[in-house]
Amino acid sequence: LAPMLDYTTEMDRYRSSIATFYKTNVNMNMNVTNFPQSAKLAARLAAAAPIFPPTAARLGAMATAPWGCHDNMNMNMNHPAAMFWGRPKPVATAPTHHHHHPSATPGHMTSSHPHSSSMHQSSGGSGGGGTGGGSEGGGAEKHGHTASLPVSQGTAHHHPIAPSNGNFLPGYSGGADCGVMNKQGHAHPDMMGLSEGGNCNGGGVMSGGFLGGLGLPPGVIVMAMGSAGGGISDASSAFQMTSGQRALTDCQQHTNSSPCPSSSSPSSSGTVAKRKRKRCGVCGPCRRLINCGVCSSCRNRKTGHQICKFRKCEELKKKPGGGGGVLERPPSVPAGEAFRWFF
DNA sequence: TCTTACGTCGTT
DNA sequence: AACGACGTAAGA
Repeated sequence: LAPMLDYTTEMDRYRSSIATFYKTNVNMNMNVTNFPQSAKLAARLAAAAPIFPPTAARLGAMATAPWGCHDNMNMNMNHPAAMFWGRPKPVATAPTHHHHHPSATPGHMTSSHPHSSSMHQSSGGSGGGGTGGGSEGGGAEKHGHTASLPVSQGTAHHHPIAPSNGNFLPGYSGGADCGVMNKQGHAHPDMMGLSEGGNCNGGGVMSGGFLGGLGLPPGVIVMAMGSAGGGISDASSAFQMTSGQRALTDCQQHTNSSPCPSSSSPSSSGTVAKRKRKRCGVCGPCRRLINCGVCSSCRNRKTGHQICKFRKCEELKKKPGGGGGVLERPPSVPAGEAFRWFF
């Protein structure tokens, strides 16, 4: 029962965080339509996320906005999306809320005060703990409006998680330059790309199968980072979230060698009808959610009929016969790994 | 019926 | 090898 209670608490925190983000970001020119695919993503999320239905649409919006190069450049360092990365700082306090307690009087700093922890953190980072309001301006606000984020680690400047969580493929993570924006002015090619490198292991537990299908952003999944126990207990739910997605993932382990009966098995071994191979669903490109909009495939979509280069499955890039069938994809992910919220 | 995207082939 | 175009399988 205790874990359940913890879970509920966690969920409340997340909801608050999301609400905060939504208020502070979605309201400020974040337009889903700027990111065509986001709408679809949002729809998918809404349809496929039984866990947090109310947040699905928001997630969809978030999936797009955070990486837009326009009005969010300043936020990138303190990315709203980082909310879903790494350990969730159990601080659901909106920055504006802090202003309700401009003076960090000892009374407010009591341990029982819901905001006490955040106050400690923000003040710790900027030094001026006494003048809560002032320090906020220089600290939290300067680095973004998501004070509810892991501002915790003392240094609010670099989220320990954001850069290292592997959401940006190493090869493409060219920093914050917007040179890779597409015509619409967004879509860093790597946005939404979930690196398989790094410690984060991409999708964590889920990275393997169902995520790969890409119906759901591999990462959209999950949560309970840090608290392995909770994550495990929710594994089934997370599965639910994505199980309804593409069946592709069902066969991911058989991409090359033994085709999935449902999708690509030739009727008989004799008449090996050439079937289209399917995406493995687990490689970096497969786990990428959106088209870059700038590669030749994206630009040439009308006639090229090719998937975005950044999303082209690594397995499919190989020659069908080659490779000896050695699975390059990571083995099934350790079941005990904590889930993560991320995109 | 429409969209997505794999497979193939010709060109650069 | 990369690219572009096309046919078409597969799924929505």
